[in-house]
Amino acid sequence: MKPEVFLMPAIEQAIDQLFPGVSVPIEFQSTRKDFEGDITLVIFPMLRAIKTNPEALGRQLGEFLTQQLPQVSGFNVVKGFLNISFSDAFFIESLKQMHGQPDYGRAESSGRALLVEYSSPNTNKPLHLGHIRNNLLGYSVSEILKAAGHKVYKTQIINDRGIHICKSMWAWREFGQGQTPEQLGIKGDKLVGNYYVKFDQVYKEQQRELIAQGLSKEEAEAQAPALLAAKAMLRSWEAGDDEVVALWKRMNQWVYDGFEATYDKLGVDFDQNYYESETYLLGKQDIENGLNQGVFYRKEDGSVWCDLTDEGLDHKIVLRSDGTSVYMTQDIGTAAQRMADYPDADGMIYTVGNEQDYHFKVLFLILSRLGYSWAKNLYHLSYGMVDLPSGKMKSREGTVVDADDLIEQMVQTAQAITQELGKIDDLSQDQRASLFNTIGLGALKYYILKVDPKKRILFNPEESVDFQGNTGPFIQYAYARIQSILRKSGNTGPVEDGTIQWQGLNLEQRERALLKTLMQFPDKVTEAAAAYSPAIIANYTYDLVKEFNTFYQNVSILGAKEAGLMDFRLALAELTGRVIKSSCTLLGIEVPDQM
RNA sequence: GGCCUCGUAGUUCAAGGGAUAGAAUAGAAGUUUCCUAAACUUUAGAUCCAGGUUCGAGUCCUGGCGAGGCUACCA
Repeated sequence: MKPEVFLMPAIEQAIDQLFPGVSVPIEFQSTRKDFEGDITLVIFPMLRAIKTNPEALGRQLGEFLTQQLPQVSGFNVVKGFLNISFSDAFFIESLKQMHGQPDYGRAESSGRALLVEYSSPNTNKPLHLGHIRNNLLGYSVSEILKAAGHKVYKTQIINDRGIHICKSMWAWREFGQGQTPEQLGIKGDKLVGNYYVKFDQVYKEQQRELIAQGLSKEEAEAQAPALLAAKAMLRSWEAGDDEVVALWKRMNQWVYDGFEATYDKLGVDFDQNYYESETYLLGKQDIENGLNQGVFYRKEDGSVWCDLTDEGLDHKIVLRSDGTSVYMTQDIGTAAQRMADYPDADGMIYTVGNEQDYHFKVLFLILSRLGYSWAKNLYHLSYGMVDLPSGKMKSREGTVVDADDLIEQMVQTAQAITQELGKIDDLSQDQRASLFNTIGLGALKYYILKVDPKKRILFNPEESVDFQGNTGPFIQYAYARIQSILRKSGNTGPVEDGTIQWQGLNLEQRERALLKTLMQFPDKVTEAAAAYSPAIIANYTYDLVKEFNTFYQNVSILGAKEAGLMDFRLALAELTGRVIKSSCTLLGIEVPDQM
């Protein structure tokens, strides 16, 4: 049981006895390391309601709690802080309770369902480092929301139509000599990406020629034959031209196969895919309805706008003068479509980079004005860019870090470092390959998820593979050591409740510290779900592992002499392992039994 | 120009308005008869600047400075 649960009413009771009729804010925080105590009540905020000396009030409350509550073993007051200590019996009882819950840290069902959108790639190029951050965040937040009790549907919208894919299509048809990914032995998304680059090279070359002939930069950009050809292709596609549509389907399928392989490797998945080619016409009815409701207005040229100046924003176009959709139109329609497809869901999380902050602000506002009840439950999970030491990634300049290459590099580094340590010589080839994969990906995922989503990350591919300190492998290693303890104890499964001697033990500081950290886990899950932030789970997990390491290094587990103590410590270690595994699951990180 | 985000040890990250701003790395010094030393223990080092609100500010407000993003009848 959380200490707040029994402290809260007792404090209220004490205040009521000492100062009848007065209600005060009750604020807890965990006790800082250098002070004695397990939880701290902050007295300062109470002084607004009660004019008194904070130290005196602290002492009065401390004495009351020590007398009334068996769980409270003592207290001390430092300035306006009441540090409360708990009894060993309380900690032992807490371990017993946590240990008895197989799903410790997972909340009861909330009855709510949510949609989480992430990834949403374009089909003209392979996934890169930016997508990795997006995918890891979206997947992890989905897992965290599930643990907080919600039902989650993971979706992505695949941007499979438009000028970008036509550029790749045109370039492949011109220069590809009909060669397929199979014939070339490369992934389909790579092949299509290569022809996107090829297009750009040809396009640039043509611009140079036109400029040499005396055209302006703007004219050259608009008139280069490659661009005209790609635009013509887009028109043919929209007209349903059989040949173009067939080529589009064929090349998109290559890309989907490539994406699937990358998603598999990353360990992410989706419950449903949406395709822009099927949704890009949605939203027009909403615009019509909005016009009738007065949410939008029509300009003289026929274009439709939304006036957001009363919200401190500007006017936003939602329909062009020729009646065609813009991005916003599609997003309005797609949101409504998805909520209709999942009637049990009442909200949606969009995992999209922060360069679209403004877009989503506007989108949510418009949806709310259109009267959708779920519009208040929309959240833009906005994340910062991933920068390289060399600067920003630019796909056209070839400075992107390819997702597959990066994963491969991480796994190879994991292999090199692990083999050097030589602890896994008794594993089979397959087991080793799987282990290198687990460690390499664990390093990558943790490195990215431990950072607050909204902050930008400076990603140095060479230095990122660090297996020491605040890293994924550090956490995985701690888990592996715990499994080793359980194996050596002859007890590979959960420690049986019946064998544990729960009474009459004197706990060491390190055991109490570890238990306190373990008790925080359910709160951290709730907190992370409310903030949509895997970083909270990552940093908690790291704290837990550090706490375990000091415990492990300084307290004998298998060699414990006192009656029942070994079983108690085994149960503590086993629970720690379980919580580490649960947290890692929330982050999408696997933990190995041995490494 | 307008709007939005971010500025914390050399570096990468923490800190629900609360105590002496935590870690990790890199640097210096230690610990393997013992459950995995990818560990542990010591040590040194930081809130961009100037005001304000508060009993109390890295956190909130105002103004600078610096970095990035948005500001398309592109998606």
